[in-house]
Amino acid sequence: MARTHGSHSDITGPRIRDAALRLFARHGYAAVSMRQIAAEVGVQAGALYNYIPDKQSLLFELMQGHMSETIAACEARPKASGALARLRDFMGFHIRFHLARPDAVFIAYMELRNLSPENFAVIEGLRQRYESLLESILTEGIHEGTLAPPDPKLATRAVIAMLNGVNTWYREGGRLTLDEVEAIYWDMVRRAVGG
Amino acid sequence: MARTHGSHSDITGPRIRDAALRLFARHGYAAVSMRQIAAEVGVQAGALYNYIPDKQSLLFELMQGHMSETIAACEARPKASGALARLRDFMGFHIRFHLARPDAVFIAYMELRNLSPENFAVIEGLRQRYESLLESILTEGIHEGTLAPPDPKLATRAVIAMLNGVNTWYREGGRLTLDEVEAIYWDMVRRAVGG
DNA sequence: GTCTATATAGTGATAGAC
DNA sequence: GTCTATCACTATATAGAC
Repeated sequence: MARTHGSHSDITGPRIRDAALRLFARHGYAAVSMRQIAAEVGVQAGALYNYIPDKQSLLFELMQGHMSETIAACEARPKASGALARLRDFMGFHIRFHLARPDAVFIAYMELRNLSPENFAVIEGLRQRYESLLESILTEGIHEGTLAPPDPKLATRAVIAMLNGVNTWYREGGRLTLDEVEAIYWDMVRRAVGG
Repeated sequence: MARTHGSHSDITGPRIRDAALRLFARHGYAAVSMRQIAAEVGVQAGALYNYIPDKQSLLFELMQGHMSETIAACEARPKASGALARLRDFMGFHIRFHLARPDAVFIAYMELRNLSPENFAVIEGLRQRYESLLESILTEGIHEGTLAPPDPKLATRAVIAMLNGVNTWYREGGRLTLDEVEAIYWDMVRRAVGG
């Protein structure tokens, strides 16, 4: 844990980000000090500044990295044929991808107000880009005649809000398996926006 | 704004809570100092402690007050006959009540982790009590045969998550009136959990 | 690349005058 | 009931030794 003077670690950078991710998620960006992050990594606070220019940049890079990975992973999936199947796939992707990264998801939603205005604009743009991936499935479904949401924009927001909720309560070993949760949500979503 | 020595205000207590509510919502509990709150009210920081024992109690009382008011207002409504009508009424109540208090709603969701363990337990209990008001509508609907959610517990969480989302994007004067938003969400919810 | 030490500023909370 | 002044800490960030 603690590190002696002059000892070198080649992976200090990633370890700083990991520690910050965990601590920011648990206590909040404003409540976490650079000293706490340094202590988790096993260095002194001053050493952090060899890897990051300041605390704000650390938060921004965590959020930007998460949003970019989310978009990239979503776009890298094989594309099913038909909007209904693509909607089903999107739901499964969203639930599982987000459940696997609870800290990053939590930060991306909770710490928006702690971003500088310029950084906020970047993250907000990425969030909208991700939402548009779902919205385009819904509009394709309308054209196909397989989906009929009352309003594609609001349905997009409603579905994402529903799915995000899963992260706040789902725990492995609970009443329902993840497959069951997914099936139940798919049932509700299909009925809500189906044709 | 600034107040001269010895000047007395009979409503300093409520003004402290108003200022704290606004500042906590905008910048986050941990990022707001007692001096900032005092400056908003127009007193010095020391004067705050005539009204609150400490900063944590201030946060707790804001959240407890909001949750209690929400539950009381929800229970005070006239009870429509039939689960379908009661579900429709609940949705309208939730959307409008929450849109009218964006700061309190924001704090109630974002600052849970800044509560002491004992305070957290109280707020979490109130949150569950509010959710149970919706869940009992769904289970009543199942017995009536008018509603058929795939799972009442998950449907409760899904509907509340959907509705809470409205607070994050709805702005008066936007593309849709509040009546239209309500109608669209009602359409989706009725299809998702209807019989 | 990490250390120690420090500059500069701010924190929550309290004491005692008025 | 509010003020001023203060205590004891803590904060981010930087400088310079090694």
